[in-house]
Amino acid sequence: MAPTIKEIAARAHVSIATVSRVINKDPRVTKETRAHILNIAEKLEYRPNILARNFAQKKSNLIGLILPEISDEYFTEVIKGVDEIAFSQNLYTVVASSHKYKSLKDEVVTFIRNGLLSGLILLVSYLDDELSSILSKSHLPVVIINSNSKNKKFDRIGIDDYYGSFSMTTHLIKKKHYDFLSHITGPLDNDDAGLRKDGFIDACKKYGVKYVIEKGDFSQEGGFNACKKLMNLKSRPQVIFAANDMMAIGCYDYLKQNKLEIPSDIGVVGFDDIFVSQYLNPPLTTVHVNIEEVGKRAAELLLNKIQGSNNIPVSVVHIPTELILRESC
Amino acid sequence: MAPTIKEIAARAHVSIATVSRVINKDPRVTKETRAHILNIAEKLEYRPNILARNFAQKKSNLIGLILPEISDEYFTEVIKGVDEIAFSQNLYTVVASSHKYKSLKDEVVTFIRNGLLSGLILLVSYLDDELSSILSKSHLPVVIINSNSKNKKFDRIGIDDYYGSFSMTTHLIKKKHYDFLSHITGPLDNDDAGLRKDGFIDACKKYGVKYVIEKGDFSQEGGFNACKKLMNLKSRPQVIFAANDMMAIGCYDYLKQNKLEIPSDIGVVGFDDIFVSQYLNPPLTTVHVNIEEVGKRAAELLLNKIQGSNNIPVSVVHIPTELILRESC
DNA sequence: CTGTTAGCGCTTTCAG
DNA sequence: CTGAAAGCGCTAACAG
Repeated sequence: MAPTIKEIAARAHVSIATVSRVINKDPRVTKETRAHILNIAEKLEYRPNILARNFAQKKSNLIGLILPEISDEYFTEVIKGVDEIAFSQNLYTVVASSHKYKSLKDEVVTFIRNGLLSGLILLVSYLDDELSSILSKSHLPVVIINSNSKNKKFDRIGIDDYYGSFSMTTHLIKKKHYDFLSHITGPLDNDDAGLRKDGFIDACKKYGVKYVIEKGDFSQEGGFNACKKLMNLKSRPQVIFAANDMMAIGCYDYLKQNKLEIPSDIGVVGFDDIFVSQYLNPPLTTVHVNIEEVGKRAAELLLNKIQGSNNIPVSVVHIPTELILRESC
Repeated sequence: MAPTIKEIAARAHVSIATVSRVINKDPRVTKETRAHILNIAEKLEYRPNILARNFAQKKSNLIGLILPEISDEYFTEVIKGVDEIAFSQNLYTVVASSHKYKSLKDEVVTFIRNGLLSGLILLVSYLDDELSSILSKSHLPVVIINSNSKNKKFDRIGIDDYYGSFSMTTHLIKKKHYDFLSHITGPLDNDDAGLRKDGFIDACKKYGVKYVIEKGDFSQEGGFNACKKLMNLKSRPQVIFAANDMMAIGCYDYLKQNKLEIPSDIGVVGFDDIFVSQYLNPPLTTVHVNIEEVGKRAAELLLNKIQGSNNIPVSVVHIPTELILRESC
């Protein structure tokens, strides 16, 4: 049997309270008794029972990370970032991705109600009122990864989608001298997609160039289909700005199938800078997002909330983006 | 305050034991009392306190998934597979990747000793005796993801590296008629790397073709450097079989820099079939491995151990591989 | 079928 | 500075 504080206490001829204090680095113990107890604990290879501790303290050493279905790469980077920060503070990360048989909302509710977690990081494409109210009612520290600035109730970490998209579009117009652009959007209810679209449109309007918008869904297939529609227009745009790289890849697929050359026949650019983008033929010009940083900052924010007093003001972090110029436009 | 079984019991005029039985679907309760209790529980929005339950039962609803540093894509796929199966059984997945300040061994020990987890899935490139004995001493259900068949003590799930490599090499020799091949290995202490190397060598020997081995490390840079050495040989091999796709990408980088054409100047093939491989120029011929399946099977094996009696014989699952023929050789 | 009771291992007042 | 004791919410014998 694994030793308990009771056993340590018996062998050290002290009370369990004192042992507990030593284990928890409570200063109100003399050096001598501390050393003595530590010595015995060491000998017995004592390790606190986390389950008991969590129960007694009514809090766990676990934080939850809930991810909706999302592109694989994004997924990994966020997990890595969160885990790195959490682990360094002796917290463990419980991941859950959305599953067919359970909605995101149910999953969140389950996690909140069962009291397993001490904090929650939630990656959502869109935060509706119901979810928002569920979250505020639970008094669990929560950090949202979402780029919509309307959301003011929670600590939030977002991507600078608007600016990234605006810069890319400006680059296309001012540096590449395109004057008829197109944009393939992400899903309409996705906040990142919305901001990217807005940035594109605003830049086009600012410089008075012609543009066309095609609806996509962030998937490779969606990009393929949108590209097809765009190429079948009576007057074709000169360049396609896909709202993410996966859709840009879909465009590459369609264009290759139809023997259209990038960038001579048409330019293609993306957003995200996923790993594959640099290896495409031609390498994809895109907007880089440091996703691991998103995860790290989210975890940091959460730890502040968990450890700090609970009247810290809501904070918002924006992860900057960066234009990556390659050869696809 | 969240309601407890005590409160439910009081309102229902029954004992807490009866409430507990109802919550745990113990059949020894009459329909009527069951309905009555359920009704009250519902009204109070009762949710069992998992922390208390875990503590009382001395087991948690958590399984651990420990991953060493590894290529991102591999990482994600395994997590997805494990989580999908675990979640369907109401178990949560705690992920931990190796960290600078903590060795894999320390991490495993921490997890085992603190009693947080009910089971552990361990992805290791090489299982040494020390780790092995730590694992057997803990009576925690463990499943290892590792391809070395010498390991007979644990449930294990491995990749059919040897066969995949042997097939690929055979294809290179018999179908593509190369008669001077080269292989860039992974790290020497990695079991998958070892098996891939063995498969390569055995096939070369079987057909009596000339070959050369260069040491790599599974990284893109390692592939680049190994490729360079190979290309500087007085007599150059006709094809490079990199032990994974990342190194094949490193080869692509080197060859492109040196204006060498694939496959006309030299063929390149890989192993893993990561996402990017199909988009390389030219698309990479490689050996496909279904990593998500690895994760799923690992989770299934673990759940069997956790739920089943503990005298289930050790089982070993091999995930098959598949040749993916594209245009790089 | 239902109730009583004794903990699980640890934290945390409250005394001393 | 240290000890005694209560109790976190639930499970699991054991009685009845």
